[in-house]
Amino acid sequence: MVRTPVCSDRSGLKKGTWTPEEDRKLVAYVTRYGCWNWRQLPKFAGLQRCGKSCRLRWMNYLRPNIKRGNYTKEEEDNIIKLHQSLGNRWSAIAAHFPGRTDNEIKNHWHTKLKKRIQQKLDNHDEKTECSNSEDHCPLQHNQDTNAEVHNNKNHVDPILINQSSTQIQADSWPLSPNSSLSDLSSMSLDSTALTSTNSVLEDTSFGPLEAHAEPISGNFWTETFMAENSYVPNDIVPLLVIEDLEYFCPTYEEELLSQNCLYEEYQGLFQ
DNA sequence: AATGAAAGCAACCGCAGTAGT
DNA sequence: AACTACTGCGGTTGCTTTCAT
Repeated sequence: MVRTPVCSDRSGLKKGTWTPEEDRKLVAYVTRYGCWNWRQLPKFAGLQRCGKSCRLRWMNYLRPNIKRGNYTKEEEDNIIKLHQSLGNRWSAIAAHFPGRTDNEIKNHWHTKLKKRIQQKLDNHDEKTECSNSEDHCPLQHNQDTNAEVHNNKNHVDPILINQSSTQIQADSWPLSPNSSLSDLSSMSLDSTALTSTNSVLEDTSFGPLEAHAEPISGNFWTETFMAENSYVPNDIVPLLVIEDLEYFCPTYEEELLSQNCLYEEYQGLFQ
C-alpha cells in the first residue's frame, strides 16, 4: 500500500493564503462535526486544501480562544525564561500561555524577543567586556546550555517545579488541540473567526459529509465537548453543558443559533 | 510620491512520534 | 516486528506591510 502524500498538488490542492470563504467552510465543518480526521476533512468540508493545511489554519487562527498579538511584559518575560529552559520546544512553551499558539510565539521570538536578548547581550558585553569568562555572562551561559536541554526529552522544566506565576499553569491550561463548538461562546474572537462563525448560520452546503458524520446527538456533542474543552472556564461549563444539553444543537440551525446565544450570554457575564 | 530595505507574519515542508493492523 | 496512516512539531520560506530615504 502506497501512502499518498498528505499535501499534494497533483490533485489540484490549493496553497497559500486562506480566503474568508474557505475559513467559513472550515469553521462551519469543524464546529459541526469536530476534527474526526484531518486528512478526510477537506473533502467533506468542500475545501481544496490538504488536511495539514486545514489543521494548521484551525489551530493557529480559527480555533476559539486564540489570542493575537498584544504580548504583555509578563508574557514576554515568561517566554524568555521558558525558552532558556526548554529551548526551541515551541509547543511546550505555548502550553504555558492559554490562547497563544506555538507558531505565533515562535514568530514573536524570532522577530522581537531574540533581538531584545541579543541587544542585552551586546550591552552587557560592552559594559563588562566579559569575553573570556562565562561566569560573568550568565545569560550567554543559559543560551549555551539550551542545546543540551533541548536534546534531553526527559529534562524537567525547573520553572514548572517552582511555579508561582499565574501566567504559567501548564496543568490547568493545556493547549487543547481540539477546541470546538462550545468555545465559541468564550472566545476572544478575531474578526475573521467571528465573521466565519456567524456565516456558519447560512451555510448548509455540506454535501457528502452527511454519510460519514456522526448524527448530532446529545452524546456526540457532550462527549466531544467535555473531552475537548478542558480549559473552558469553570463558570462557563455549566452554562454550556449541564443546562443546555437539550438546547445544544438539536438541529443544525438551532445549534448555530445556540452558539450565538451562548456567545452573547457569555459576553454578558463579563460586562 | 516612489522605491528599496527591513520587519512581521501566515503558511508550507519534512521529519518524528504514535496508534492501529 | 514491520508496516501504514495520521498527527504534531519545528524550521523555513515567501508574501505583505511598514519604515526609511
